[in-house]
Amino acid sequence: VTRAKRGSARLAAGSRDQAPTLRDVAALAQVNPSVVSRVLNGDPTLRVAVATRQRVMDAVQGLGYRPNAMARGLRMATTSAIGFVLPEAASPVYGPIIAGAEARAAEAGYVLVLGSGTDALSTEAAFARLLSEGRVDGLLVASGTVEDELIRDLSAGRHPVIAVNRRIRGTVGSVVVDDESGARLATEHLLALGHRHIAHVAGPPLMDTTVRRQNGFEAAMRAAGLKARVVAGDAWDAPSGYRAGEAALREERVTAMFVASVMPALGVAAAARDAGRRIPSDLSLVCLHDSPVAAYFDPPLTTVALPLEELGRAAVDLLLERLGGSPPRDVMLPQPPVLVERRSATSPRAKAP
Amino acid sequence: VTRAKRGSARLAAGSRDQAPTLRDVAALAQVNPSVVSRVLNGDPTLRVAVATRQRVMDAVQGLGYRPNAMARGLRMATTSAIGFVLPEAASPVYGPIIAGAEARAAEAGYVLVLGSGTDALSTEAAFARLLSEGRVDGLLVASGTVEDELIRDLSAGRHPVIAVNRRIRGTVGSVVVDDESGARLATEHLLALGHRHIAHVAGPPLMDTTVRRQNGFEAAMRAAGLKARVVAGDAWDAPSGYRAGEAALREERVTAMFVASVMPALGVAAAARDAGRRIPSDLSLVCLHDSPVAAYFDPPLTTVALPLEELGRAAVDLLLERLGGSPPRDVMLPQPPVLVERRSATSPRAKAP
DNA sequence: TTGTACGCGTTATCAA
DNA sequence: TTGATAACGCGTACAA
Repeated sequence: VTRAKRGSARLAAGSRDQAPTLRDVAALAQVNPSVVSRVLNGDPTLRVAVATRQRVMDAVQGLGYRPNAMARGLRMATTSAIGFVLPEAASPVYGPIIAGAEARAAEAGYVLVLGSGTDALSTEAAFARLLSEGRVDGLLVASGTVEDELIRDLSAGRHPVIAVNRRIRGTVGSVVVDDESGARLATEHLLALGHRHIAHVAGPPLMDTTVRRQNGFEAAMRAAGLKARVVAGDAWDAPSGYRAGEAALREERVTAMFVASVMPALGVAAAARDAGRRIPSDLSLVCLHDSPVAAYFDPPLTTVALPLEELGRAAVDLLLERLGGSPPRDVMLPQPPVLVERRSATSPRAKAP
Repeated sequence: VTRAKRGSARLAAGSRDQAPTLRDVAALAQVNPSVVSRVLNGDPTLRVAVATRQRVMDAVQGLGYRPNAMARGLRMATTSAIGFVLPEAASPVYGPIIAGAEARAAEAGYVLVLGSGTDALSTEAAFARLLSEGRVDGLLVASGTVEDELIRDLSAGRHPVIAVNRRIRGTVGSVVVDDESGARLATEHLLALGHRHIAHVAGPPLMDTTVRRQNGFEAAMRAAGLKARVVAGDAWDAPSGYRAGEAALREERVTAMFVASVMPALGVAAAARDAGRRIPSDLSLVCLHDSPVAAYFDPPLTTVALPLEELGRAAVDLLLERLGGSPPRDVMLPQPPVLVERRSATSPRAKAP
């Protein structure tokens, strides 16, 4: 049961049932464990003989030693893990954000711990576990439905929290893309095509992204001296878009719609279809967020692409910054939204080819 | 929530912004830390006075104590974390699998650590980190591109590994859905509609799911005494489907296609469009994997739904089983594939309404 | 140039 | 009924 016994047994048999530890490496290299540790961590105050260093490195190689994350986490009070809480991983919007965050985290030597939850309750539970059990050094929150209040509370705690794609008043750091400019760009495209009766199928009321996109839409319409018609959705999925699209279509004169996201846009397209309106000849459509789903839709959807992968990367960067001791700040990504012209939006008088 | 209270309650050597520890609870309840631990973990050998137990629980409540995952992990040599390695989180196929796995893991008191990677190299790196650093108790591998050999090696190590949606020869546990029956069901639907010249747009050659789906397709065609035409894709995305669809369309007499997954199906539809073939009047389409994207496509896609969320849950269950000491086994989910009839497949002579 | 000793927060075992 | 103590694997002052 003693340490020595286990160690020698391992050396003798080369048994693999336990991961090699610092002590195993030290024994093999015939040095003290602390030397191994300092060699591995590049301790600058360590003056070690070249031969000794070599023996250590050889032993590390030979045993395939990797420092244990739990032990290190306990000692350093740091986990090298970042929590990411989001409503659903499956969506074409969150996918790129996750990918960007994951990539940046990996570069920085962190792992991403995913905490998703379908309802607000389980999402909240996901928070509690990740943070209070000390499983992560900080948290990225991309869930739009969690109360601002709760996030502020979390942020006031021991670990930094970054709001992803939403702004929160108070001292919580946040990263967003320029939704407002994106919305304006989309609307201006419709205006430039000659549309005058444009409706906006928005997201759920009061959500931050909903508001910012609606602002952009209304600003563009106001600048053109036009009346802005807005129909709120109740979710960010296709069925919600379908319902909102149906409602918006009751307004006879609407010739174009700007939809707040890509999945609702599919719903709007379906609603138009079912109402006997063809796209783009009877109804032009532009939506926010580019994705393969939009590109391969029939007709291919004209969209405004936002830098989502960069959003994920920037969120991790900001969290790392806070972990380094910097005060929270709110950043908006500098990359401008870009219009991706395809075939769902055309001039109101033009008919399909 | 109870920060002020906790701060003042913390008696001895404690910086204020540290999480409360077992010792803090013990001090407040005026018992030994080991008693707190045993009360919390329901040690059956512990006979404790009711009043004492109450004091402990009150202290836990008051301090908002949560056991530290790192310390516990170190002591127990267990992390309550499961790694999930996959190619991309964004796809409509992996989304439900992740959701199912996440839900089941949460139920069992585990957290999911996501390790995704775009190329095989970074995926491999994700393995190495998660496993060898002892960050997870076991691994779920859903990445189709990782070498069987590598997975077998991993599985031979200290932590169990489960292959998700792919079978691997040897002693690795695996969970799959019945892709073959699904493919057969889809093909039989096309046959029942009266199609005789049916092509299969498959996945990348040699991948396990590709083979199983192709088997189902070929079995159905063989049973009908028909020649099976197969065009391999080179990925599971829409562009790959487009290219394969183009190739398949060169065969003039093909009146229907069975596509191995939903994103490639969008590509096939686009290829048909660009070739002047209308769906379903000129070409019927059925694909594997139901998803909102298929439901809201134009035309709505007839699909065969596979129990993907269940796949995620079952994968976690199987891993838990192995963690409990059971030998590896290969399971196929019992839920049968179900045909979701929509409007992309119709009788070859019928024209669009 | 290298070794010693201690503690991070937790649980298991034994002692009282 | 409860308390004391020894690890788990690692990093780091400090001693040699």
